[in-house]
Amino acid sequence: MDARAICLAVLSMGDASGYEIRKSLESGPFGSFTDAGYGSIYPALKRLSEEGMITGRQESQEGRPDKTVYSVTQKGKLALLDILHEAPSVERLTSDHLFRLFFAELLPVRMVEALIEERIAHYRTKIAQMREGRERGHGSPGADFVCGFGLALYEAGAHYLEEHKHALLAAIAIDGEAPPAAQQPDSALPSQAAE
Amino acid sequence: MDARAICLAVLSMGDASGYEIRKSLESGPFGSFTDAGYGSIYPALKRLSEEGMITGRQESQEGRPDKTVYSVTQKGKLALLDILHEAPSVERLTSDHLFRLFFAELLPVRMVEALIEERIAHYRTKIAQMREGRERGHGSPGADFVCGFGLALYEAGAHYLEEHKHALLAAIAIDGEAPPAAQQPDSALPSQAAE
DNA sequence: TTCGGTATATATCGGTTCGATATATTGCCG
DNA sequence: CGGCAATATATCGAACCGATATATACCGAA
Repeated sequence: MDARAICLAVLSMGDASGYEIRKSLESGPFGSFTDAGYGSIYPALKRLSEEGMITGRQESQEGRPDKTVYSVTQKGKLALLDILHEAPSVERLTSDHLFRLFFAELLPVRMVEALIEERIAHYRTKIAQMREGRERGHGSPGADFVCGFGLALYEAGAHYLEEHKHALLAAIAIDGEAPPAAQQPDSALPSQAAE
Repeated sequence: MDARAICLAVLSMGDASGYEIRKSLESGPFGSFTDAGYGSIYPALKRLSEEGMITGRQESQEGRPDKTVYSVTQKGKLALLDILHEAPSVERLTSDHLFRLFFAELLPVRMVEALIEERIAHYRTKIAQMREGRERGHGSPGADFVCGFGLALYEAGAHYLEEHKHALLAAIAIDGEAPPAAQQPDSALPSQAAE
């Protein structure tokens, strides 16, 4: 799933400019499980256009600079179908928050608390937005399914953080008084286990 | 959180070779929320070594090729602490599965079913592994917290998929008989809404 | 003995992406 | 007028991905 696939997917749901594609990734239904920045979107749009998978037209607007709005061609729709039929290969989560929470005992308690609160707030905001969007009307079966899935995960995440926050803070408040001792995972380093 | 931070983090929990770092990301506690391939790990180790944050020593093994095992230096530990104190910036999920499920009505029912089953199996396997690892002994408070968080999310994900699978399959079996009509998200493309 | 496959172990490469930055247009406000 | 924000497009260097390459060691089959 590269930037071209992402652009095709967004455009398959309606015409858009490069800027709008980016905006829809930031706050639309796609953004939860994919992302692409301007640095990828614009070259991708250029290539898709050269390959005849999308066509662009210039549009003037009142009070705003002109924009190029892209439509997906029949060729582009077929290409998107091909992509969807390929075996999925990428499942990846990158989380700076979890990375820091993993080493919570090395951080000040106040900071760990802030990290958790921040994440709870983020989830709760997301949940409210998605709930609102769902009430306004439903999308396709697939979009609904994925939205429901996202809601379920956000709910579970928020709930876990709310329920276990105090236990972690209590544990590191005690641990924080001991010298920082790096704990060793049990099976991640087989050569260590062999020693 | 770049490859250098990841290597420092893994090494802070015990000495390891480049290969072992990669293996620990594939199946250790870190791999759920971060990742790095050989293409990033080896250049990062080289740089960290040049910067005096890690030291490498050659080790011979029986029945296996020699390896270079890296240890983190005091300088490296301080650098990791600095990194942990920086504000978190990256939270990203990329999921080929969800991307395809979003367009479920464009895909054959059998394929959608397989995608979902595959994901359920993956979650259930992960859950079992993590449960097993937890029984064997506990890690640091932070590691336990993050592990519990991961478990909660996997459980929620598996449960949602199991509970809603049939509804989606039923919906697209009906929809699959209509001409594929791209549905338009309601608020993702403000310029469309304006038209 | 040789070959193919697998595991361990390290390294590299071209294409892609990220994140930041730059530029341009338009409007608003002090 | 200048600064700021929003819209809109484009670019750039550093970093990364995914594939590939190479090397060592072992095992089993032909």
